[in-house]
Amino acid sequence: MAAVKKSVSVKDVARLAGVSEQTVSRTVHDSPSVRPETKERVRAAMRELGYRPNFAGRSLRRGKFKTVGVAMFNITGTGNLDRMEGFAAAADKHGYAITLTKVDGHPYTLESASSRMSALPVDGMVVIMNRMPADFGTFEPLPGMQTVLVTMLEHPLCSTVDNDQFDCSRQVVEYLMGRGHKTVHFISCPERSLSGMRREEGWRETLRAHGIEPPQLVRGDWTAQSGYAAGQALADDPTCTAIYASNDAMAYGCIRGLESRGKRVPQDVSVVGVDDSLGDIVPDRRLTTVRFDNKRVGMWAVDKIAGADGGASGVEHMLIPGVLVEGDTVRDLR
Amino acid sequence: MAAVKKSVSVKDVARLAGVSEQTVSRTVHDSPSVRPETKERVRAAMRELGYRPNFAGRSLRRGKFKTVGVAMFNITGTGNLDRMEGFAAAADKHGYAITLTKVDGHPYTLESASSRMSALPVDGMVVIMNRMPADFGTFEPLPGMQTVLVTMLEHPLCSTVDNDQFDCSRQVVEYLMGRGHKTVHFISCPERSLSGMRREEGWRETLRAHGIEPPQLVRGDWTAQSGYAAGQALADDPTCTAIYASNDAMAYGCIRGLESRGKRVPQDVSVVGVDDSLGDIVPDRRLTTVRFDNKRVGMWAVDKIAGADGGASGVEHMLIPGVLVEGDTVRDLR
DNA sequence: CGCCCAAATGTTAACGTTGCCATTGTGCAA
DNA sequence: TTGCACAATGGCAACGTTAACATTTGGGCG
Repeated sequence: MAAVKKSVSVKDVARLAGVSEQTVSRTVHDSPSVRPETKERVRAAMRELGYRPNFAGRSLRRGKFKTVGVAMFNITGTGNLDRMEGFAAAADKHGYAITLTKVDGHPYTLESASSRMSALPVDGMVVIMNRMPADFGTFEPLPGMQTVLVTMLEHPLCSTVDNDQFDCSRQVVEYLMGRGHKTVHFISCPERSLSGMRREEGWRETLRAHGIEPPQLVRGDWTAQSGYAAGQALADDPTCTAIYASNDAMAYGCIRGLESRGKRVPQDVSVVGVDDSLGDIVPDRRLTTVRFDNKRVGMWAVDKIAGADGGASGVEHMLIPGVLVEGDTVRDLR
Repeated sequence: MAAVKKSVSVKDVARLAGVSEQTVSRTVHDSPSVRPETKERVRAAMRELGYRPNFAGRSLRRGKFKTVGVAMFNITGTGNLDRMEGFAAAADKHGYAITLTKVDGHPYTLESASSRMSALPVDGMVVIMNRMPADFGTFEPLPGMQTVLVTMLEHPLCSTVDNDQFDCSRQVVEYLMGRGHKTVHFISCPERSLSGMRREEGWRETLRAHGIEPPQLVRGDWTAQSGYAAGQALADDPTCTAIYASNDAMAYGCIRGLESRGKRVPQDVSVVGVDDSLGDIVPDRRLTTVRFDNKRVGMWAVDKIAGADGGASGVEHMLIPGVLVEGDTVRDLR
């Protein structure tokens, strides 16, 4: 076997190019105070030896890692892929990398995510909150570790960012009422979902703002089956001309449930979902739904950390509105 | 504002605990050659100062980062979330972290992914290949950087792992023929998809192994719409009692297309998909499909790198079979 | 011709950690 | 009592990089 190749350092390059280590370093950073011909000689040496700057040495010297940590309690979850796309895009823009960590939620605390991250080479961290951590109120970010939470709740010490669930419901209700519907029925989600409850509030309060008492909601569990049952239940309600479901799976289930009772969508009943998750899966329908920009949520989080870099930037709270996408499941009654 | 807190180093802890830096280090690593009471004193000092071992110093000293890099050309893609779950789980198991990088595919080469990674604090890398990189044949992994490719193709210098697409088709065809179907029709995907083409081969060759000439396939484009069209087209073919679609969206589209022509599923025609991606979206059907274990794929890749640790482990190629999940869209003709 | 300035390059030290080897202390056998 | 093994701890150096400062060189100008 050939000689075991130790990693190539500036020293090796310097020796080969016949310059000092500092000149090599300056060349790496393309400093203007190195003569072009010297630079070229150094670059040639780097190429010949296959020099790669050592991350550890550099970070040790600089005290910065140019890396943002992302802590997730659950990796699988609606929109996480888009959020990651956003993390990666924003990191790329700033010359940062992303370090991903799964935190097992026992206990489900910000503290456990934080201490997990503290051992990693990161300058700041993003925590994706799926539900309410036990220490949400009391948590303090590690000193020097800028922390951004992906949640709709506001935190006194950490910046937060998420989709605007309240506004989502407002948009849907306004949209339906703008098309002549007198009220909007709602298929909710389990009560433990933060974002789901916020959607429910938005629905309720927007109706009330129109002087309408919200009808009895039908509680679902995110699945199409529960939407199906809800659709069947609502099919017999003559006041029900418009249904807003907490996600697309329930919306689609609801449509099928309505159809199973002889109701046509949108002729008899209009249905709107949330998430734009059906995509190409349903062939004969284009569901009217709300599309969230999770990529933008991810970008915002990483921008906040990488963009601040040295300068400590203040705590901010950001809610990013979704966009209502018109399909063919809503009838205009006007 | 309070004094700006420099990071706490072993030196600070050593001073406070009245021991040497080395003893602190030994305490961190729980070496047996430190007296329990000394350890406790050191630990108390660490707690008081909030000491966190510095990653850069440690990595510099050790020459290892305990981190695996994951390079993706496209982050959004079927199964990526599950794969990441696998990456994270395996990394966790070995005490490793995951560093995620999006490589913009211009050019779409392994070399560009590799050089991107070389600047990052990683000991090895995983590349998720979506299509054929231009330099697949000639690529050489960076020295000292164990490289695993997520692809079904074999590579002479890099280990590879992916779902077994051929076996997937074999399972489906065997399953349908085992239930008395005389042949299996196929809805394919666009020709540029590696995995899709492999599914097609599996379908074709398994039929031939049964002495059956594969019928004309219907080319789809992954969308339910194309499945719908395919279903309508196949509805008039009297020899068609079983259809195998390259993904679930097309399978579901196909079912709706068949129904639109008065065919019932599964009474008249059986339909099988691939991917188990419909999940809870379709309320009144449980599609028979093949579920891939993408988490296991991700775990295998990271295990290969983190598990080898020091010892160079050889190049391996792994194909992980999927599992056929029975739903209610297949009729037993026997 | 000497002086000063600027450009180009070199030298040193430090970032935090830990492997190696040296030193000190303690108990036990010869 | 001496010698020796072993347990516990300390000192030192090095990992690769780069900021800060030091030095050299060459050129312009009085």
